[in-house]
Amino acid sequence: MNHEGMNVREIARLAGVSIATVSRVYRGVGSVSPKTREKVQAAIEQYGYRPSHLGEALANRRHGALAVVFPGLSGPYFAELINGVETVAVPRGVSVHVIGTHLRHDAPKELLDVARRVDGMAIHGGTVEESVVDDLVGRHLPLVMIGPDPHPAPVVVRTDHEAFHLLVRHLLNDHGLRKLIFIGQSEGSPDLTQRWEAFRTAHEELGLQPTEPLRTGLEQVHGVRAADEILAGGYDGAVCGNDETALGLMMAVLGRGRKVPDDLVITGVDDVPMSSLVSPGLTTVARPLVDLGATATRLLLDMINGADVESETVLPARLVRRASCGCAP
Amino acid sequence: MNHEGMNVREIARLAGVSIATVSRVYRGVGSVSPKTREKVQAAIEQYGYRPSHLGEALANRRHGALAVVFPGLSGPYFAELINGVETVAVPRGVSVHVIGTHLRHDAPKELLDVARRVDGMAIHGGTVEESVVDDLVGRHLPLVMIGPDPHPAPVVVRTDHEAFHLLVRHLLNDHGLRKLIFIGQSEGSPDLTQRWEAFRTAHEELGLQPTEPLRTGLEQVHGVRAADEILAGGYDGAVCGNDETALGLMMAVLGRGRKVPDDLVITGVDDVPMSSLVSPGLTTVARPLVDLGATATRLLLDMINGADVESETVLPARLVRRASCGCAP
DNA sequence: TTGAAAGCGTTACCAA
DNA sequence: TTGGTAACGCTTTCAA
Repeated sequence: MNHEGMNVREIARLAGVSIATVSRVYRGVGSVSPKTREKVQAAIEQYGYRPSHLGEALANRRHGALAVVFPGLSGPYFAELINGVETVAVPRGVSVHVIGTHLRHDAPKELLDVARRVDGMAIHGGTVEESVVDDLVGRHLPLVMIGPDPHPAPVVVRTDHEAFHLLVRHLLNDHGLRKLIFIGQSEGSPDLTQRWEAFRTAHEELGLQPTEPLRTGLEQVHGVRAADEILAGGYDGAVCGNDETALGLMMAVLGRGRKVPDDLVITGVDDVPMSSLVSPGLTTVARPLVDLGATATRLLLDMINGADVESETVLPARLVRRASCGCAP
Repeated sequence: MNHEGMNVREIARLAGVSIATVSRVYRGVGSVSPKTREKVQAAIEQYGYRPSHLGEALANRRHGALAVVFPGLSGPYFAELINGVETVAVPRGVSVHVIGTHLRHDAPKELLDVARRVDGMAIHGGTVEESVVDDLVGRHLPLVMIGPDPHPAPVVVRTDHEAFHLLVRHLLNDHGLRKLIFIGQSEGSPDLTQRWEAFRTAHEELGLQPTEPLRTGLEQVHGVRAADEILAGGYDGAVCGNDETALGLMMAVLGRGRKVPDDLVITGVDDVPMSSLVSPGLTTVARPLVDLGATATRLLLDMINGADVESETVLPARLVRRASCGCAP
């Protein structure tokens, strides 16, 4: 049963109809007499015919695909975003290219190449150079940024910043902490820059001087690696740029026989599934990651269909107090 | 500067040549006089022309894309595999669809749909039903399985099983542990089934009766969730199906104020980056994940190019002894 | 060295 | 209700 070479013409010949009729039957549009329809259906099923995506796409001048661009692909944060993207894209028959720029040697060039294969792109904030975004916009490729970004991107979806500010105030006011350290690389990451700004502002509002941040990546390993420096620094709290770093740090702190929150308060951002399960539970800012991915995709598909969309969409975020900040478990 | 509608014909007209010449110049093949080449280059650059991937693909009858199918996308395990895939695919100008079947409502149908858009697929063991693999093979779609799989798949890449057997023997013989528990769901995962078999065999070789396994998923959260049951069970060692589960378990055990390896020995499989960084270091079986992804992709591209390839490729794995099993750190 | 023209596998328009 | 045929944007062969 080699059905490799089956195409409309072949099926049309076998069913004794024209290719136009085969196309109509397959896609269920136009009018076809029941008898003809049945004949064609039979041939389609017998040979397992499926139209070539290539021909289809060329005729429609639409790839039926979009790209989602992230810095890396590791960890629950991206997994949840992708989850959100797929919940929207898959039911609509749109396939998704997931791109991690950290793996790419020449990301700009490769992104431009990917751009030729998709109808639109959702780009995570802080992943690509401004010139690349400009080029893409110049080509009229529908574009949505996930998270804040300094680029002149037409459409942005992000979460509310306020909850993070509340978190820092909670640590300073309610727990009376006075030597907090911010953990995360803000250079090149607008998301992290926002958080660092909130960290700074919360301190200044109380007339306090924030400590220099610890610049590091945002994966679990970076939290683990930061442990010794933080424990040696005499801090009373580590405000991590995301949950993964926080969880890595917590693991390393516990592994050294120290207590959380007694020896060190630890907080994160995102509220990934692990955060509510560990002991102590991780105090964090819950962000609707799945919704973030889904919303970005929905907007992107709307743009592709020629609709005008909001230039900024803000999703809510909220402070989640658990035991790692000293609140009762 | 709306360069949206630029196509070969347009460039050809602007450069005063035929579309064949534009194609030749763009791809650097055939013979073109320096003067003509220059003229065409200028037009290409001025308008930022890039050939439509759709036309190109249809003419070549090749998508220039492949799909990699995993159960889920979360965690370093898949990130490393994808990394390996991309190191091979990207330099060859082949783009990659990363598919996580766990997110799909109707995975078989969607996979068949993806199959229309790619030149070949690399499928992780234990992700799709036999009938889907059969269908794909019937369509003559080049296919490589990553990891062992019961399906009659033509080509498989996997890692050596022996090291895991050594690991269990090491715990039983060298550390004298007698109440080990295997953690991981072997149903539906050939990889895990292999490991459970090795666990069982290692016990039987010493005349020991293995404990019933704890059937659970393979992400960090599953390890965290398993902690209470394992600590309550009076086991002296937890042999986890992979590092992520082991790390989750370790985190939870430490979070409850217990010691590793004193109160519980913990081991994993894979040797993801975290495993060498945590304290205590995680004893595990190092598997060349990046190489696994790269090799699968290389074989897949060879198949796509019509080459005959080995039906089974086995990459080495080795026991890595760290502190979590009781070996000196 | 160059160009005209024939595919590649669809969809969609227009007649019949 | 049907079929012929012209796109869609490219590559490639064959002549010139």
